[in-house]
Order: sequence, then C-alpha cells, then structure tokens
Amino acid sequence: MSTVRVRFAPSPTGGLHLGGVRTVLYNYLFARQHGGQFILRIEDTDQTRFVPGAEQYIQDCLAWCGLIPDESPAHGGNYGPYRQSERKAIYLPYAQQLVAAGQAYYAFDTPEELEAKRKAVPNFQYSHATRMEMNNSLRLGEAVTKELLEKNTPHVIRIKMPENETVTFTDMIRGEVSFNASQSDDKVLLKADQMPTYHLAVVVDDFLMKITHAFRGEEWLPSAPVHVLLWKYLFGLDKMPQWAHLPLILKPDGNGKLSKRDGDRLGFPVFAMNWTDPKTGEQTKGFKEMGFLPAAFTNLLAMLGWNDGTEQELFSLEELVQKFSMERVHKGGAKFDFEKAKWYNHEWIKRLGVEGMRQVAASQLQEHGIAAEADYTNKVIALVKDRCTLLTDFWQESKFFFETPAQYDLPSVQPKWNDKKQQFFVEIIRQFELMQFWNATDLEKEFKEMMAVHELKPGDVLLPLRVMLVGGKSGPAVFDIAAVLGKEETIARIKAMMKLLQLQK
RNA sequence: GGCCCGUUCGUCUAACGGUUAGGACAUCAGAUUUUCAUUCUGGUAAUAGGGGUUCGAUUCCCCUACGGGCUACCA
Repeated sequence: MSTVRVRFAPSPTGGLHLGGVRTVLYNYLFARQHGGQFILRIEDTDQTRFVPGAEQYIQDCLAWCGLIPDESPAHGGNYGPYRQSERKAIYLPYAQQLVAAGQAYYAFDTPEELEAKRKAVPNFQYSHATRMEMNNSLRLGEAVTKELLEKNTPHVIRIKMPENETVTFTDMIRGEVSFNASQSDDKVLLKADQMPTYHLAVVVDDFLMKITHAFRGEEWLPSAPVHVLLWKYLFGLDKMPQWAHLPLILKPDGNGKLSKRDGDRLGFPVFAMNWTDPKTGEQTKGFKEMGFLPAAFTNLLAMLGWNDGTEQELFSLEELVQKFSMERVHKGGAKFDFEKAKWYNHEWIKRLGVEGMRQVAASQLQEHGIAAEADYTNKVIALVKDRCTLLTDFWQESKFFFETPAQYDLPSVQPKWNDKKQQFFVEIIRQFELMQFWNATDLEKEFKEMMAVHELKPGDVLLPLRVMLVGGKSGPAVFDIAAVLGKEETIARIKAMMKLLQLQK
C-alpha cells in the first residue's frame, strides 16, 4: 500500500471560504491519520481571475488553523512546482497524446462563435450531437487541421466524450456513482493560451504528485466522469485516486450554497481571515478577527457534515485526527448556523487557561492605550474569560478594570437612594480603609456585617455598589471585582459616585 | 430544460430492520447568581408524501414532491 497523499487545490481568486477550510481540514485529518502527506497546490491556470495576494492569504489561513501542508509553493517538496502556472509546459504533451489516440481533438471555434452558437441554440452543448457542425479537427479533416495548426490558428483541445459509455466510480462518501458519458459535453482540456483547464490539470497533477485520495466539494461531481475518463486514457484506472465528494455548506436561511454575500447580509464571517480585495479595496471579515479560536473553528467545521457516532461534540484537532473517518461524512449539505458556531467558540474559550487568553487580552488593552501589569491582567482574565463568547468580547467585559467608568447607570440607583444608604456607604468607606487584608471573602464579610448594623438588605446596597465599581449592572461577582480593583481604587470609585448622587439631589 | 446528488425536531445530527426516535444549538419555563453572563433542572419540537418488500421500515426498493449542484477557453 502506497503512502497516503492528499491535496487541497484552491485557485487564488479571493478569500478562503468556510467550505474551503473544511475541505482542507478533512484532507489534513485524513493525511495525519494515515501517516501520509498533505499537499497544497495552487490552481492558478486562469490568468484573468488571478488575484495578487490571494495565495499568501490562503497560506496564512492554513497557518492560523494549524493545518500546515507538508508540501506547497512555500514549503517546497519533491513533486513541485506546486503552482500550476509554473507547470504550464507539462500539460501539452498529455493533451497531444489524447489527440493522437483519438480521445481528444483540436477545436478552432472562436469564443465569439461559441457565444453566438449558444445564443442561437438554446441549451447548446459541444458534444457528440453537435461536434460535427463545428470547426474542429474531427470535421475539418487531417489536412485542413494541419494547415490551420501550422498557421498558428488559435485553438483549444477538447476531450471527445464517448457516445455510449457508462462511467462508474466509487465515491468514498456516496458509494457507486454512474454517469452516461455522452451527457457531458466535450470539455476544453487545453486552452488557447496553452494553459490546461482544471479538468486536465487535476488529473495530470494528481498523477504526477502521486495523490492517492482526492477530496473536493460536491459541485465537482458532475464533471467527475470527465476526470475518470482522463485517468483511464492517460494513466490507467488502477492509478486513479479514491474520490470523495464532500457535501456543500449551505446558507442558514433559505437554500443554496453559502456565499460571502450571505455573511454580509446576516452579519457573520464566511472567510477564515479578514480579506481585502486588492482591486475594489472591499474588506470582508474573517473568523479570526471576529474573535474565534482556531481550535473552535476547526472543531465546528469538522462537525458540519461529520460526527463520530457518539454524543461528543467538542474535539481537539488531535482527537479529530484519531477519530475522523470519511465513511461517516454525510451526503447531504449542512446549513451553517452562526449561533452554534459561537457556542463552540465559547466552549473553547472556557477550556482555555488564563495563559491562552494573555495574548488576546494584551493586544486588546494595547488597542485601547492601556498599560497594565501582567499580574493584574491575569487576575482580570481569570474573572472575565468565561464570560466571553468571542475573544473580542474581552475588552467590553473587562474595561472597567482598567479605566474608571465613563458613565454610571444612575437611574437604577438614584430613585431609591436615601440618607440611610448614604450613611452606610460613608461608614463602609471608613471600614474598608481600615481593612488589613483585601480579598473578596473578607470584603464580603465586612460588607454584610455593616449591612446588618444598618438594618439594610443586600438588595438595597449591593446593586449600588456594583454600579459604583462597574458603571452598569453587569459583570462578575461584586466582591471579586473590588478585590481585583484594590483598596484605593474601590474606595475612590465609591466616593466618586456618591458625589454624583449628592449633586443630583 | 437535461444530467447528477440529496431529504430525521427551526438548525447540526444519532439510531446492526425491532428505541417511549436520542443528543446539541436555538427557544420557552423554573432554580442559582439579589445584576448580567455562566451553571443546573424541566418543557415544546422531527422521520416530506404515496406505494411496495418484511412478522416488523427512519433504516431496503420504486414513484411523486421538494431542495441543491452542474450544464464556460472559471475553478
């Protein structure tokens, strides 16, 4: 049994989509599980769609997810180059071989002619039914073809799809799939610029790169017979990789493939990382910048179309490597649910140690121009971490630890404020000042004793205290907050708001 | 239109042909936290329809419906 080799083969045309990352993930898991290699191959055969920076961006996304290829344009390898544009010369001989064998032919029809034809004939297909009406070597004959070729007439090479042949192959997810070869049209294999189309390039490169298993989105299923035929003609079916056509990731509402537009429309990311279109300057949010943990991202992606058969939902990448199996991948597409995605992230944040949150916290503090002691920040993280669904929630959840509240929720305190409470806080300040140990337990004890003395109920003074310290009604336990804030700051904040309350009177 | 693929709670999904059709997200109710979030407890909620095969069908087969994908010198 040869070494497992799989590849992810994106074209560098823009942001990396959820579905793309999931394909990467499944490839990666499969490779690791079988001790094989995972290859990144850039399919940049269409110059017109090439977007500068997109390739680097893809590499960055994979790196962020922790799905590092073993071979790629950046990493090199023994089967390079890994950019199809740099392999251009490789494909022509294979196409010519097919022509020589009568399995493909030259076609001289110009794009304009084809367009006109498609306009004139509804549902026009360049196939066995129509190919003898077109300008190709099949109709023109050898002599004319030779002449045209010698005159450098622009031409493409098309596969000649057989008329009466059923193409059958076994898909790892779907089982046996059959197509009538004549249903497919005579796909272009080599374009006029001598670049291969996807159809020729995948087959040739998968062979040359010794790919053993080929995973791709379901949208490729209809063209699979072309690829199977090409394998048969060129290299032999016994060498063909095992195919798996992955189900699509669908939009949450309605139906259809999830697209970037859906994300914009519904307010969630679709790309792994922020992407800026170099042409339009248009920016698209990514999961990374939105505050997702890579572990959560890969986890949630893995579960979109796969499960291990148990009720477990939280899997680390290592666990996925162990447990993943292509046989348990679904056939049907899955609607993407951002709420569930956030749940995964929250779970992963909760699993994260204070250590893991440090970087995130530091950069958010820096963003807001705050310089805080590491020790202090750690205490805050410990208190606030589990309250964050997204990493980016950190600042919102913790800012009152780093700056005095800009505003106080007076309306929820003021109406019930009275001299009795005023007196209580005057004395609690004095009491706090005297305290030797400053920790949540002692603070709470002192506070409650004082409450008893003043015959106040917790409800009377706990909320005011919270508003004094936080500015609003949310946050962790009040005495925990006071403990972290420290004696000086706590007292200062109590005084500050009492002053405000006085002024209102 | 043609070809192909698919269909279990609103969503992601589980269920060797035998289960009170299970879990999770969301949602609702209650408890805890005298706040908010977390957490806990409980509830609502599904096998698209019709035919077969079978003692027995969510599961196998056929038809219908619905949904999706593809139908470029794009991938």
